[in-house]
Amino acid sequence: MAGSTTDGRVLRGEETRRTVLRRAVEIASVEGLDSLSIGRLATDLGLSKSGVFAGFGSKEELQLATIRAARRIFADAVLEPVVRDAPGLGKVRRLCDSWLAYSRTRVFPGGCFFYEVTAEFDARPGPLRDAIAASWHEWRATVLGLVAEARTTGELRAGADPEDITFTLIALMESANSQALLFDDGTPYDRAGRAVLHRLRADATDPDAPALA
Amino acid sequence: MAGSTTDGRVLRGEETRRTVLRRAVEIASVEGLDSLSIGRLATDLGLSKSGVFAGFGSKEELQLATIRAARRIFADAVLEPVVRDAPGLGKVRRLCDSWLAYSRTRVFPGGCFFYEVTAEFDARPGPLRDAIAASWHEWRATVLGLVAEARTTGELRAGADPEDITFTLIALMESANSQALLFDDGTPYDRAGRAVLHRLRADATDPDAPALA
DNA sequence: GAAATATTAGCACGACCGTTCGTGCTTTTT
DNA sequence: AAAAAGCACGAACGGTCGTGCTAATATTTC
Repeated sequence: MAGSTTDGRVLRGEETRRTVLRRAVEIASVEGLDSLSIGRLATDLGLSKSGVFAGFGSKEELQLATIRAARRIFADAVLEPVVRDAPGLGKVRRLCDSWLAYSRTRVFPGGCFFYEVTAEFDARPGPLRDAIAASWHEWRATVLGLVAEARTTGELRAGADPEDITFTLIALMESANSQALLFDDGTPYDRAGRAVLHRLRADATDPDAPALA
Repeated sequence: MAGSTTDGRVLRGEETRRTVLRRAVEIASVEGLDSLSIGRLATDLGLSKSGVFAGFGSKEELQLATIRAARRIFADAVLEPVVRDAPGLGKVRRLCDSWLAYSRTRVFPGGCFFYEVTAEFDARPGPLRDAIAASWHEWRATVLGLVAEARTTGELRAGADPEDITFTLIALMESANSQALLFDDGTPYDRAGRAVLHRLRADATDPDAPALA
């Protein structure tokens, strides 16, 4: 009987943890994980500093939890809309479109959360970099899986390298995010969309396939 | 008469300013411009905090001076080796190679300085973002100029869009920098090099030109 | 009801931040 | 030789940071 029933105390704790993390991903996507401050979160949310601190135990744990929260939000926004699509180049293309929409509609107010924190920690070893690298690895594997799937369906030319294609697609998306933010201008998203199609067509067995129209 | 002779006082001041900035670009390329702290610079260099502060007047001015110093280093490392080359697609390709070498050899210890600070400030309006955006604008115009040159020499196909090509090339380079740093692995540079050639060949009038071998 | 447990609040700490001020030292100008 | 200019110094300011400690407040279990 113990434990199975909902405990209102821990339930309340998890609720405030969620509240804190919701604000934390917003701040971190704009100013980075280093700019996350426990005192500021507490002030913003009307909580006490020690209360926020107690919910995570340390600043680093708060930062790690923020990364985990961002992963969930990312998966919901980018992956979920396309996971049930039929495999092939069309699915790859729709995934890229989904990603560009995720950046353009500012699911995170600072654009792509992972672009921000990667630049922040890619040259600083430690648990945060490891967590970010793991997130990237998973995302890259997802894209690569879809591209490889398109090869098994015969839509990719013989010489096409799925890894190089994956690298290129991710580069185009990430760069669109960066330029659009920096110049406060949406045209990089259009350029990225065209460049994605350009690359997929170049490596497709049928460049005029309707999925690439 | 006044002013024309060398003033040993201001000369010494400029020397320490250079010393400070040399260290500042290193720190900022790894940890960002926000992590630049006057006290830390002073300790690292054996100077007094107030001395470092006096040399720049404010932290923001120090950050702006750091960006200017990084621009000079970037131009020396990336542009200078190719500026005197003959125009054409080969020059575009060599510029990309020069950039990849600039990242791979860690001219800045944290990889591309501008990748780091762009992610840090692209969603935060202010003088720093403006200075970074101006740097980007200049760099993009440089690449675009070279690509456009390749069109006047007849090396680019009729339908090729120099702006889209420029966007793609920069995306590939920047992404190679990011991935190589995050995973401590050089293969992204190889992927980027291949992808650059892939795109240039796709838009070249002669994909088998020796410059693209 | 009382006891046990988990979340939150209040407060103080040492460290570092950017900045200001007054002062000494060296070099240029008169 | 005297005066002015410019750089670097040490000390101190108010403020924010992360992090402990203790008390108060809910909620559950007996």
